[in-house]
Amino acid sequence: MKKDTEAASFRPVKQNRISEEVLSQLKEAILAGTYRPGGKLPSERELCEQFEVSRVVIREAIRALELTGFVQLRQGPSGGAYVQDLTLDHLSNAFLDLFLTNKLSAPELVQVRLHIEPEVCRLAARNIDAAASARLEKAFEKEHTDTLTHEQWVARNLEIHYLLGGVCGNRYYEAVLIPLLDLTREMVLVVKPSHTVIHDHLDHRRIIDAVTMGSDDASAEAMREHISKVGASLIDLETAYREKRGLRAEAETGPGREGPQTG
Amino acid sequence: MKKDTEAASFRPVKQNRISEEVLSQLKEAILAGTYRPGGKLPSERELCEQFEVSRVVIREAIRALELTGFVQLRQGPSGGAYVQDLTLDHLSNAFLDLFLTNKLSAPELVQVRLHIEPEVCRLAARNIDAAASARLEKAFEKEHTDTLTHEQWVARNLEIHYLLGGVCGNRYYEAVLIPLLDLTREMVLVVKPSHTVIHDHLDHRRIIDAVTMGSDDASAEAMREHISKVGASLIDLETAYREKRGLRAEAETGPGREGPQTG
DNA sequence: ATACATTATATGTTATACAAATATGTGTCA
DNA sequence: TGACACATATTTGTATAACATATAATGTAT
Repeated sequence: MKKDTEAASFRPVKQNRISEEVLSQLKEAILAGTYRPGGKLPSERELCEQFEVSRVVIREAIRALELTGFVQLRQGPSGGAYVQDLTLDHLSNAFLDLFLTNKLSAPELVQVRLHIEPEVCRLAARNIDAAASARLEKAFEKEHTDTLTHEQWVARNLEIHYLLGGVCGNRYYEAVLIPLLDLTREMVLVVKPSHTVIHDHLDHRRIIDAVTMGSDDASAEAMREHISKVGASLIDLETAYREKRGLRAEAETGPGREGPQTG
Repeated sequence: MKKDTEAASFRPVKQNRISEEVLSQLKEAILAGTYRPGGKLPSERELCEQFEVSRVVIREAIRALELTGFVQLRQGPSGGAYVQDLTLDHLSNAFLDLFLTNKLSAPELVQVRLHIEPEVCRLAARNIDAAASARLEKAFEKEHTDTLTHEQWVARNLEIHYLLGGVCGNRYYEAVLIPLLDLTREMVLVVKPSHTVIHDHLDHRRIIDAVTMGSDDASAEAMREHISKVGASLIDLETAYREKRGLRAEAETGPGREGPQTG
């Protein structure tokens, strides 16, 4: 959203940093397929010569590519900036940051989960096949296995939800869902509420059955009820979480505000 | 999602980069409220002394903070790393990257818009007040004003959608919606289809009326029909867009795949 | 008072050197 | 032959010092 000034169609001429220019060119090269996932960029020294800039600038650009998930850096001979396939997981950090700075709240998360996940589940039911069904079943079995750590327990009990995100066949949904689940996991992980509070295995059983049978309405409804139960507990965790993390107590406008000023 | 190895609860001991450690500490300080939005971090030189590391390391950490939206860098006296409030807009770049690398497709976008926006609209109807209503009305009037540039035209015709995202009162929805709209805008901006293809002012009129009246069901339905119409055109833009941008033609698994390997 | 040059202070960039990680080859020993 | 230790070369990671550039604040002349 830009300022909607009435006059003059000139563009601001802001002097870009050199590293931005380099970053832009490197990124364009990756997008164009000059460098593909699995391959690697030229070494920093080579890039220095090609761009005719200092190594600091090159490094800054490459670091930016690393932070956005385009490359992975490795040291040593046959090291370098290896081009990677972007993954949906990278988004979670951004959402976590928003949550930590009180730009998102638990009730908002739950409200969205309550609306998204049933739909994801519905699509999953329409899209299910034998292999996916087997993965769900396997994950469900693991839920009952003894777990060594709390972390493991949490991970296993959310696995079904992650899997459904993949099965639904819409990667935008998955991209939206993963941060939701990661945030949920983060809260449960830090607060460590008693296990029984959060979870009811029968819910998962019912969901998997409905999805596997391909009955979309039933799947959506099963998920809706599940989130509906779990949601309340999740909301309760928020204050405990923020305290444990020692975040600054915020006087935010909160979820009831009226959106950004746009003119 | 981590690997679920059965044995050994040891943690990988990966030697973190110094800049990561610095980044982590600076970020924690911001989250804790030591440095607040509007204020600024110590100068690079000062941080060098405090952390007892070189300026290169400090810069890398600060640049990372800049890229994630935590600070804004300014030059000159009274320059420095000014702490900023995180905004939801930062996410759009990440989603755009995913789209450019064929990790997201137009049909997926549309499918999500078709599900999300009616719900956003419903919540907006429940949450509407005089001020918000006025903003919507003002934006609608501007749609009919003569526009100088194509860019301006596109921006004005999407403004309603952005505004509703703010009005709905759930920032997670807004965070999900903004990238959707930005992607839509990007495609229309690059391909420059004839104006009439994309838009029908009557739809917007109907939406605003319903929202202003506070009738949630009607709002949702109006929006659903609107997206339903526009969606088809949007999907048609995708190939033209990717060609114009000169992106590498991809042999991706596509939206019909079965999610990432997790088992 | 206004316009303009000066200055001080921050980031932005360059150059060079060295530290640390690590694949690859080399040699030694069984 | 095979396995293991070891040197080696290559690439990123970090340190240091210097200079370039942007810019708020200050001073100066008209």
